[in-house]
Amino acid sequence: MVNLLHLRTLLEVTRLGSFAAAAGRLGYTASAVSQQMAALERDTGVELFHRSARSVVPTEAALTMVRHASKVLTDVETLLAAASRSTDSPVQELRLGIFPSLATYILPDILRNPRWKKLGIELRVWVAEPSQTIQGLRTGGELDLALVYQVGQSGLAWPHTLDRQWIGDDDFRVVLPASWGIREDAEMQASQLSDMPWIMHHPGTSDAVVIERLFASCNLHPRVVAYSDDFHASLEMAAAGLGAALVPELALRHRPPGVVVLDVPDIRLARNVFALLLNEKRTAQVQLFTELLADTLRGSTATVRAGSPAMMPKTTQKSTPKPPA
Amino acid sequence: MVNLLHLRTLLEVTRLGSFAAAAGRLGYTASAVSQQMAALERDTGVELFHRSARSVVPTEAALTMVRHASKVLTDVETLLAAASRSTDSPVQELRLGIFPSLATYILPDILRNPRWKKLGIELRVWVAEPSQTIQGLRTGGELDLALVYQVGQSGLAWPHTLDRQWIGDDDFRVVLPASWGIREDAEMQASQLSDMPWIMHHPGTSDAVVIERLFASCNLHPRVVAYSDDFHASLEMAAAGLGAALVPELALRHRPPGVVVLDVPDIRLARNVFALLLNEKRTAQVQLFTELLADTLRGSTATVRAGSPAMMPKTTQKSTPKPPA
DNA sequence: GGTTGACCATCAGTGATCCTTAGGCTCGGT
DNA sequence: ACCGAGCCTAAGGATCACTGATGGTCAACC
Repeated sequence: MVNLLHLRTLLEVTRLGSFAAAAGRLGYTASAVSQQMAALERDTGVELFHRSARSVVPTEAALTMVRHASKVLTDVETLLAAASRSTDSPVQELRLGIFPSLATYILPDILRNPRWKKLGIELRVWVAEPSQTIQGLRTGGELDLALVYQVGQSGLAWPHTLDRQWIGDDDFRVVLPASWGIREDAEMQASQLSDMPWIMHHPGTSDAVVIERLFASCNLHPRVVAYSDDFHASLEMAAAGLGAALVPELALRHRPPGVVVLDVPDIRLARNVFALLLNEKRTAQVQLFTELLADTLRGSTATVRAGSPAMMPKTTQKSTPKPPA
Repeated sequence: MVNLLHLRTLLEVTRLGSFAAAAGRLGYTASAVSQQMAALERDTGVELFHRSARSVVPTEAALTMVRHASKVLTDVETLLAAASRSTDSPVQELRLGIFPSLATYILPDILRNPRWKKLGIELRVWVAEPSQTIQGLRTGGELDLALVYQVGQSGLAWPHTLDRQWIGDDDFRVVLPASWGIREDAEMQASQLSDMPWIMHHPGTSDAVVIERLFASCNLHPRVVAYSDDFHASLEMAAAGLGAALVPELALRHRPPGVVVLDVPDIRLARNVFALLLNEKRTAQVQLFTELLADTLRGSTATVRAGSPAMMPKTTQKSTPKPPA
């Protein structure tokens, strides 16, 4: 019998055009995806990809299978929804750890969504940085689900008893003071930003390490005028003309007057947002919640984003294996 | 993620009303079914059954899940069909072992079915008794798929590398010479058949053993007038007035004049028809073939059958674990 | 033309999964 | 009161599925 996980992976592979990319999205290694697709071909007796050393091309059969598979998967969704609705649901309590930007700009949208009310989940929210919320997940801890982000391969570690699920990406943008007189739609090269003053993360934080590496790879050695881990503060300082800052799109939902937001192709970086959850809490309701979350985040950033698919810079583009022990 | 096998099991359980019965159908033990349903409840976070010591009652949620699940499963069916159709299918050869009644009365119907032509399977057929076709399945043998039957727990053994799949039941009926003057719709008790002459299987065959046990459990000690393992011969002899016989419904598709077919509640026995197939041959096309087979058999016997669900007599109702080593 | 980097396949190892077996429990039937 | 049908759980073993390492191929770039 076919495996639904294989079908989901198939969808992601054909959408992204590569095993490795799909693996990154789904929280697998590329090897796992390769094996899953091989298994799917074996189970169905259909050749799904023409493989070459550098890429895979879905066959005609794969594309028709994709169409059916997405129908099957949405049917399973509605099955879960219908089943959990038809039971006199005992209002599961969910203790959620969440980092500030998500709590500020996404969570309220979720709570307003009619889909939310049908879930019958009673939320307990704890807003904190990922490193802290992960602590709360340790077995017997005070959390069931933690929404965390990771920039690049930064040393975020979690127990491998947790299930990781990709929620979305939150791209960093370059924010300049409007007073510098640079147009919003200007085509900017990294080199042109070389001598500007920058507002940076506190040195030593894992984000700072990744950003420094990114800057170094562009031969950019910024002059630092401020250290701030709080994006609201960074934004306001930028608006006041202090310096440039790298701010994730989510935080730009509240955009003070006096700033210009640029898209600098050389400086592409994203916070990868994940849900970590205790295995025993992985019920259908929680599953539906994380999907609602992913949809909301996608819908939210889609309105802001230029349109091109979010790619991480080269240094962080490796597939992301599950637990850094 | 939900498991499709669990959904299929759920369907069977609600259809039959019992874990044990579903286990028998699906080729599992009752324990396996219990664990599968527990897993399904865990995965979906929905209580599916009210359990008591002697039975399970599906909840409301289970019933709605059943409705969705059957849709999902048929969607998967069409997915497989569509995918294998859209490929330029290289006409898989299937070497099929099949026992006589099935080859006589069911296989022709399949070959005439439009669904058959779409499968793109090239058949090689070998008609023989189960004990022989199973030999042909031994690894490196000359068969890919064997359709076999088993009466009760009779000592049919197959290598456990084979996949077993339940195809359907073929109920035995009591056949009497019309010359005995008994009406077709007569309500018959086993005791009334006690002193009649019977046409029986050759002693020593596994079928004979089961039938003797069944008769013994009804306190029936038949006088044997003929030994025959060939149902056509038995039928013709019965038509000629020689004696009563126990004949499976399939063989009754060719019903000679001069016989009366009875339904005797005490003497309920069925040949359980299974497909055994080499694991590596379990492609989607073969899967679809066995399903076509099951449908054809079901449709065929449904026209004959009285309507009540086919139950095996008590001595043979145990769940059937997979490999008798 | 060699080097580098991206990507896929394969293999060995390991942890998780899933089934069988065995045993225990609770009911209804005799 | 006993037996048996049917459910559950625990333990053990086979199989599955993922990770991590290795190797191969191709494109791009000096």
